[in-house]
Amino acid sequence: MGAIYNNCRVINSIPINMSKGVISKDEDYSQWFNDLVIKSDMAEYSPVRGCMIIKPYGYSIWEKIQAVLDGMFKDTGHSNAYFPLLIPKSFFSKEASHVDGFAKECAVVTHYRLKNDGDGNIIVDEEAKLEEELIIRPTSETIIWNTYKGWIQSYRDLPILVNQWANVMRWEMRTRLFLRTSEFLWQEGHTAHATSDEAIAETEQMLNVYADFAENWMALPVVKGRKTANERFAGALDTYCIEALMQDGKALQAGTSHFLGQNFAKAFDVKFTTRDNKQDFVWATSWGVSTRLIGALIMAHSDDAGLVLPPKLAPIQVVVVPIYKHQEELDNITAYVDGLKKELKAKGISVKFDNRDTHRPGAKFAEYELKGVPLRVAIGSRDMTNGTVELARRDTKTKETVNQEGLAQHIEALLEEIQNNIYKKAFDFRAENTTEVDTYDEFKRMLDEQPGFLSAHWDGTPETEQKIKEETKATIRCIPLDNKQEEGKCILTGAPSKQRVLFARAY
RNA sequence: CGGGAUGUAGCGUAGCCCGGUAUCGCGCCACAUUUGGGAUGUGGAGGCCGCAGGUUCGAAUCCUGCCAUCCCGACCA
Repeated sequence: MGAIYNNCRVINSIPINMSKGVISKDEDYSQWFNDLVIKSDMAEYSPVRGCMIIKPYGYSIWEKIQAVLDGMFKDTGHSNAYFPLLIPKSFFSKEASHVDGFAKECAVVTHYRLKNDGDGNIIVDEEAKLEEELIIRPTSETIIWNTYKGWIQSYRDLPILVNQWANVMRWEMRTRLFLRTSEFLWQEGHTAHATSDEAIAETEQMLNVYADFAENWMALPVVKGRKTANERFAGALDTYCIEALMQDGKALQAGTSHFLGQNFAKAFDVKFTTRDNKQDFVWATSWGVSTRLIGALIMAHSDDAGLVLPPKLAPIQVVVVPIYKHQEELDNITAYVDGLKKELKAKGISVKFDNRDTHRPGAKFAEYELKGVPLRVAIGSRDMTNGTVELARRDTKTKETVNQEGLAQHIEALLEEIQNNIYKKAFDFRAENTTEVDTYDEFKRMLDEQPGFLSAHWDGTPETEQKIKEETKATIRCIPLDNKQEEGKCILTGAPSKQRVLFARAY
């Protein structure tokens, strides 16, 4: 008995928790994140500083994100268009705060030709200098508003509801895979409206779209809020955002929606004739999310064994691994799996049958765990005899043996359960790591001991916010939209405050 | 752009002080045995030792310059 018990223990305690080549997230969270991105085949470094190569597996997640969001944008009346990558330098000087925000991180095109210098070196042809330098877009407000000027004369031309899927470039000092790369992929919506109210409603609508997407597709709970003046987008009157909490207790801004007022309309002289025949400047919004969402997805859910992807965004939802010794066994299994695949596909579930004979089952198990495939089905001869399969969940790392009969329905239900479970786990984590604090000492202590969201009173001044940032590296992530009003005292200055705001150290 | 560090095979490394054409592991290729949690054995391939100079009979090793990358700050979706 003892020997058997022992044996069982050994089998049960085999640590399937760590993946080869991935450091534990408790040991070094940043390194864990980098390891995961590389080992799971999502992306790799490129020869260009700060720019990454998004590999097919990573890109397929982006494609899913794009497809869902694009549908949501269309459902709210938007259309896609495309504007140039290069923006004349002069456009940037038209909106003062906008240029201040981006000037320090722009890549500039100065020439349009290379030549051979005679020694076999390719050099810039100084004779091919551009009259006016071109900026590689860090965002497209300027070129779009320059264009809108030509599209808008009357209130009848409004609203304009346009989105663009594009790449942009911001020459960041320090970069990180998916979270902050020099070039990144995103979507930017740019809308034009006849009234302030309508523009604000649009800004809020798109914030809700983002929050809906984050929570229901990415399984990522987010706080909807507004940025303080310090953190506001360059050129915006009001910036709304969704903020998420990562597993290391740092906050990540997952999306923003800006009410731009008439700033860009004034900068680019975009006027229209109102219903009562008066001239007015157009009201604007812009909103965007980027490939950073993939970084959020990884950091919010994954573990030491690899990625944990929410089923709704997983490129492969179910992987089937055959276990066999002889060709007849594989043929037998394949015949069954072909039927299962058809059933699952009919339900809109993506399946991969990994029948490579170049890798052994254990290697495949590890690979798909690393890649975050939500469900794994393993089938061997034993199962074929018993009419069963082994079903393994990625989120809980549990396995069960189930009947082949009704398997497709079971899988469908399980995927939904996994989606919900991942969300709940993230939600509970955020709840445990969101704390109300009332003194500055407690504030600082929490940042060191249990980092997360800190809900605290603030006197509303940029100076206080700045000082707290300098002393603690924590910033005001947002003023939550559903904030309850209560009397309190600013944690730093003791000045009266009417509501709490959300602080955290952030990415 | 300030502070620190590092560049050796696809990846991770040893060698560097004390000069003599490079170590080990993973991965890769072939064959065999294997296949219910990352297989084993045998054999094999792979290197402008970041780049350019210098010292020396001889440089991965010493000297000079350059380039690149990473980490910590300031900046940031």
